[in-house]
Amino acid sequence: MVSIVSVAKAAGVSNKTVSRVINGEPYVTEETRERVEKAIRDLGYVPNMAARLIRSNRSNTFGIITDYVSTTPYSVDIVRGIQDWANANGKTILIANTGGSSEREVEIWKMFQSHRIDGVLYVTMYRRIVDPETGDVSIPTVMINCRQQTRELLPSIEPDDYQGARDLTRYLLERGHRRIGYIRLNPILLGAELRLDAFRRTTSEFGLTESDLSISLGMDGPVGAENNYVFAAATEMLKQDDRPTAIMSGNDEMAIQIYIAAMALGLRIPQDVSIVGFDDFRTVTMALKPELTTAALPYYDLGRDGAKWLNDLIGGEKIYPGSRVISCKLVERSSAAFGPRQASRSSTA
Amino acid sequence: MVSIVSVAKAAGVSNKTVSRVINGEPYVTEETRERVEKAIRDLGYVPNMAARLIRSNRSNTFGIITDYVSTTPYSVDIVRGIQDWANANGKTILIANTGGSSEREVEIWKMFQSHRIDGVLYVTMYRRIVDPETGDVSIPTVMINCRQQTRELLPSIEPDDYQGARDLTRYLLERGHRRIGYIRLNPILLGAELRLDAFRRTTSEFGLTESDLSISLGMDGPVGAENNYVFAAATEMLKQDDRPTAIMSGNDEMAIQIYIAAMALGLRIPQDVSIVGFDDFRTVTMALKPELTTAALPYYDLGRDGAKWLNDLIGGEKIYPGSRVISCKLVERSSAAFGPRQASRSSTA
DNA sequence: TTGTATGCGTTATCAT
DNA sequence: ATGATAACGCATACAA
Repeated sequence: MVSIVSVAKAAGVSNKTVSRVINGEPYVTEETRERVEKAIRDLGYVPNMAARLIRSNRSNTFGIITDYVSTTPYSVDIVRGIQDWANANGKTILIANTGGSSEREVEIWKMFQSHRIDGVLYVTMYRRIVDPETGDVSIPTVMINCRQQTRELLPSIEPDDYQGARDLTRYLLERGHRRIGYIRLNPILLGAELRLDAFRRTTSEFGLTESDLSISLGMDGPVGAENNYVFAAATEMLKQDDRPTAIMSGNDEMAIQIYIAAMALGLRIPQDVSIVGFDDFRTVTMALKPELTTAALPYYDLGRDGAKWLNDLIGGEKIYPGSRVISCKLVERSSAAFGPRQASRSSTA
Repeated sequence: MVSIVSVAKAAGVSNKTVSRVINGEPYVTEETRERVEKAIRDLGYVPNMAARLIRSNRSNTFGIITDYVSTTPYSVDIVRGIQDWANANGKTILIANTGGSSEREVEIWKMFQSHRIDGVLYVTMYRRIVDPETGDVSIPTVMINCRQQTRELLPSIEPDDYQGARDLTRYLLERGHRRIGYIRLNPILLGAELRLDAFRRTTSEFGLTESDLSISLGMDGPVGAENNYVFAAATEMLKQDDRPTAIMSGNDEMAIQIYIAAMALGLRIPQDVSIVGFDDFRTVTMALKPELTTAALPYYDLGRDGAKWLNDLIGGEKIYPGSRVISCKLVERSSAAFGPRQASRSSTA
């Protein structure tokens, strides 16, 4: 491999001068600079990061550690957000996944340490509570889409499920719906409770009572092998005489089954039932006809902001508190319409 | 940071002996080995990869370079396959994505080279033809889910779309279907032609003629912003008097719209129409009711085998030819039933 | 403006 | 079986 010395020889200068050119330091004549640059090109020289790191003790590398439950493919946008930020800021990304094994997780932390990683982004594919098994290594870390039980040891950045569900509920309410169904997400997901809670509170603020609501469990059981009650629950819900005029789905995927249930009963969407989802999993939201109104999980932003935050942390900034939340944007498409009685309140927030 | 020398001092041996222990080399007494290991634990020593690389010139690192069109979230399983293999074999993974920019791609190759990466896995999220913009760097490379136009310069490993579509077609044929519809994938995807081709040939082998087939374009246009004709095409197809008794969908996502179209026309699945997909994108295949029979794209295997192959390549093996293909497994669920006239041939392959 | 010497943490070589 | 020492490619301090 061609090193800095060979370049120096070829250009007829010392290695230090080559170093200066590479790092854009001052005090190099334009002429020598050009000679060195030519030598670099001619020899195809590329600096050796490892050698650089060994001196400067700064790897300019972030590690990503994920659990990769293969069933949530869409949250890879988190990783994309991280990578884009890294790319724009000259950082390198090392990636590893635990596959759920905590032994492997310990190994990964060790591996990261042996690469002298500057910081770690700990990301989960589902929003959940976790306690990183760092072994005894300590590296600046930001948690993305998750947080610790023992609160705020590590900074975390998460989507605002509550706000997203609240906006969605208001959206329905403002369109005059007064009987609303809700099909619940798997309770083991952190978002489940938050979303349901937002639904309950918001409907109640608008004066709806428990009897105006129709709430069913859509799924439960372990992630990746859950029991699926969505179709049955939706069918049940929509068969009632005083059926809801709108249904909120725990997420977009579950909305597929609600669509099918509604259609099987001869109901039109959105004329007879309005349906809204959650996540903005575009593969689903765009495939459904009519396209699904939903709240977008800010995955990309989570990744990008997380990387930025980690960088600040590494830089020694301590300004931030322990936990941050990013809002979910309501994406209006055409699966929800005005309810049977026209809006009794103002129509837009 | 604690180095090999401090460990050596603590254990009262030379640095070389510590090195021997770390690397599991022979010629160390059990006793000294234990003493060294204790020192390592006590001091929390972790080897510095950068320093190791600088001597041995082996980074034990693979780079993954992807285009990350955010619309195909499921092919991340390729990356998972790579990572799992890497994890099991002590390799580290560096990851970067081009975002479609070829300038960035050149930078990435440079970056990889400066990290003295052992090999590169070039993966695309859609199966397609690409020519890697390596600049002038040359590192052992395996292409995954794609291949070059200028054929076989680089080894490649791809899913067998043809075989998958052939199996699916046979499956329908063997169940007695003699009028079959096909809704085509976006023609710019490499799989599109292959799948359609398999469909055409296989039906023809079974004696069907062009008039028994009903073929429509489902989508076209650029990836991520395509025109979507699926719903309309399916509706059109199923409204005919001599409508097909089975429809093959270009992929699973498109099947959602076919389901909805069928149900809107009051058709039951699979009693009135059988439907099969392609990809086994589980978010969709499991959400659809009845669950979708499909052919599984072997993403995980693609990644794992690709990594293994790359490793062989790096090890100097030249045994393999330029291109490999991995078969797509038919996943039988409940969206396809026997056609109107019972099977005229044997019922299982 | 440029060069020399030294050190980083590891492995390799050659002794012992 | 173990150790002393060089060497890897680069940056840093300091000298010229």
